[in-house]
Amino acid sequence: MTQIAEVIVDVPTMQTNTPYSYEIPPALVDQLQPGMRVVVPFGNGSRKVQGFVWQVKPDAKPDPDVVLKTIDTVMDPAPIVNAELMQLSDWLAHTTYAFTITCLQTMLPNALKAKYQKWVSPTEQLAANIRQQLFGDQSELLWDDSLSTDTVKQLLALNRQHLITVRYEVSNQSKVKKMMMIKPAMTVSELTAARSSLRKTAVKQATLLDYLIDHRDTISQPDLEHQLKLSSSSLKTGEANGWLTRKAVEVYRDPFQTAVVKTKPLKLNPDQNKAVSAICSATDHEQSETFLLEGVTGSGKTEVYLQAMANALSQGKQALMLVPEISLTPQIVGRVRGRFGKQVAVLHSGLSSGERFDEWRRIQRGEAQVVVGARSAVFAPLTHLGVIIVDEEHEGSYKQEDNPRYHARDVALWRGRYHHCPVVLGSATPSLESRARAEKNVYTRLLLPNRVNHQALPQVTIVDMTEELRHHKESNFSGVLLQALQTRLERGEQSLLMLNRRGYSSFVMCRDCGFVLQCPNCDISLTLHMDTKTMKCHYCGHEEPIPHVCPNCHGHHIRYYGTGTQKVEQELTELLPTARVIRMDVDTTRRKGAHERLLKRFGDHQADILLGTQMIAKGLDFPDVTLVGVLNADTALGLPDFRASERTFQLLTQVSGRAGRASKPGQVFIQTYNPDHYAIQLAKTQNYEQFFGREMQLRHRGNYPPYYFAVKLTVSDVEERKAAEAMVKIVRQLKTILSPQAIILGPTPGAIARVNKRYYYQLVIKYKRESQLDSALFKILGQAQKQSRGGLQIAIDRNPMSFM
DNA sequence: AGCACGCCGACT
DNA sequence: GTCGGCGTGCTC
Repeated sequence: MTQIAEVIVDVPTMQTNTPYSYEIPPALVDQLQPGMRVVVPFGNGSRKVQGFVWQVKPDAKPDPDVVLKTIDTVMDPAPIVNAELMQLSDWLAHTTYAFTITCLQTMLPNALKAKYQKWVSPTEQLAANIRQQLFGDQSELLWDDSLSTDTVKQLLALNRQHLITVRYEVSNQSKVKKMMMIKPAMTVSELTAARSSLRKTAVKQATLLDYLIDHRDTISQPDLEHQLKLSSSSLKTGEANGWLTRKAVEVYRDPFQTAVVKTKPLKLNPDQNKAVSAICSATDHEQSETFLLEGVTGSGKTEVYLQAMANALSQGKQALMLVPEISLTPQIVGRVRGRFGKQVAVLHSGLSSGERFDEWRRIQRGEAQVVVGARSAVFAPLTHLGVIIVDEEHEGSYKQEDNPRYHARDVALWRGRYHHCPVVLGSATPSLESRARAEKNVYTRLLLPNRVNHQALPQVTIVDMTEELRHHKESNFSGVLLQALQTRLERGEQSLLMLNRRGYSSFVMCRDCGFVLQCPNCDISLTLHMDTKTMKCHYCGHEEPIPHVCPNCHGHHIRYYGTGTQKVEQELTELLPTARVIRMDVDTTRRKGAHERLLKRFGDHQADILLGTQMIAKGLDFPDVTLVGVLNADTALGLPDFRASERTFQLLTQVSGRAGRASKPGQVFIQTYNPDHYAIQLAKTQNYEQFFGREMQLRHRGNYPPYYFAVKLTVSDVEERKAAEAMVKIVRQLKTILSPQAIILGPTPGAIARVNKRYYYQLVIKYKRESQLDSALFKILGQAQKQSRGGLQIAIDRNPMSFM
């Protein structure tokens, strides 16, 4: 009996965002399963695209109107997307307004994305001279972007005349790493005989034979070459002579560079104990309960995670732990690996695509029982989840900023429900959304109020910089902070200095006419980068030399303003010439592994001061750091965003926790121009509860989340008028379906009106219940697709992290 | 997305 | 008269 396969094709458009039916060729009947990738013909030409089998069903009653095409080939021997993840991709597509195909691809490692190639070959009828000109001696020509427009024109014409044929190739990007394994193929006596019949000059072969005589087990070719200082040719000779066999074996790329020390579970304090047993009980009873684990820095949250995970493993289940990308330092991974060893797979952006693919395959094959990773690790194909941990659940990096715009925490909760397992959201400063749900008993609140060693919280001093400015010359360092740094230097202790970069950068301005160098593509000032001696745009990457003469008035009084980490570093070396400083920012951590190397150097006491941006606030645990300085606490406060206070409070609380984690007491200085702001005052005492109460009042008054839901809609176009017009139309359309209770903010031009030559307009809808909103937004997306040829782009972000 | 079809301006 | 420019519509 013939079968039909419903296939989601790799054509990310609104119109094709639906399964297409294909006939299953006889050879594949009863072989093909949902979740396998296939190659299918799609469209007018004979173009081939990749697709995912969505459903297999018997050919019930064929619709005479549509003639089905037949599936070309299968790309996988077994499904690469399991039933759970298929369901999840469907849910994701609906909740994030994304295409199903985009969701499927997001869940898989990049190595599994299709690679498309178009090949042309001559027919018999093609004139010999043209054939020679186009193809030379080759039988096929790759048709890609590298061809000249003239050649493309010529090919198109020839194709119309059927003088050439086009072949579409769909292939895997994935590469399975293979390694040659060497094994002796002769007995010792045979090898000894071969050894004695060698010519005297065959030194290399003699060493090889000696080795084979002494070592009878398998060894990898690179290892052997290294050990015996041989080249591969000697081994090939050995193979030809029948001394040994070489066999290519599939191996995993190993992303772990360092070995870890095995650790044992630590003794828990009563609070930790309570938390662990609550989570374990949910795992044991297969309850999809959500826990909000609230614990100040140093209260031992990680140990709670580890023991909850160990319990899941002991039940024959698996554990997934998400951590924010930025804190995915060897410190955290090391602790998990120290406890669970080889069962751990790691997924984060620092891996190469091959390493990522290999870790993913280990999980897929059930060879890893524990997965630690950043945002996208939430899609790890674990099949028997016993517990899911979301560490630092308030972190903004859990939200993906492009399609599908999902929040890893939401996906984690969905998977928890699917697997009937607990989800643990951990934080010292929970997001207001989560804390509010705990208040309503949607989540179970678990508290770790004490630091494990009963250390006192660091002593926090707020430094009023307006006051400082009056007494001293303009500087990034207040007198008290400088004094404290000096003391640490004398005592041989370490300090962390954080520069809050959000909404802040250094730029150049002409002192005579006030001219500020702008990006030609974006409406934003260029940022000064001393290391490359250039001015860069942080939005589009535009780069140009630093001007010495004002381009506007041709004056010579060009001056640097603002504070970049480089400038602070410079001032620091002038003020404290003996201090050894490590600077950590986007510039110094761009190269792979640079982040880890810098932290290791600091951990090894090769520096006194670690100066950095937000990235130093999280997950660091250096016992000799006794001073933390925040140079500019309030740059984020000035931003017109409802989460500005929350972010500031979280950041300050977190960075303060970095001081004095061991036996030595810590001290924190927060420099600010808003010393009385509640976010800063409450961060000083680490009073999360009071902050929560205060902030919730403000959110309630302003009709902000978590009291209201929000959707952000962004429209962009190279022509400002088109973007504005499209937005006006959208607003009109939305107003007809929205209830009077919904609140529309905007439309407003984007915070940076123009980015990369495109103009942005945006709109935020705040609402409580709008039954028609979803369908209206999908309709808007569909309409926008038609205009997308004109360059119009539209993005819909449900539950945006910011309104900017 | 990418391919074909279809309708208008500048060439042999 | 055609060649080829790109605006439109569709893809099982």
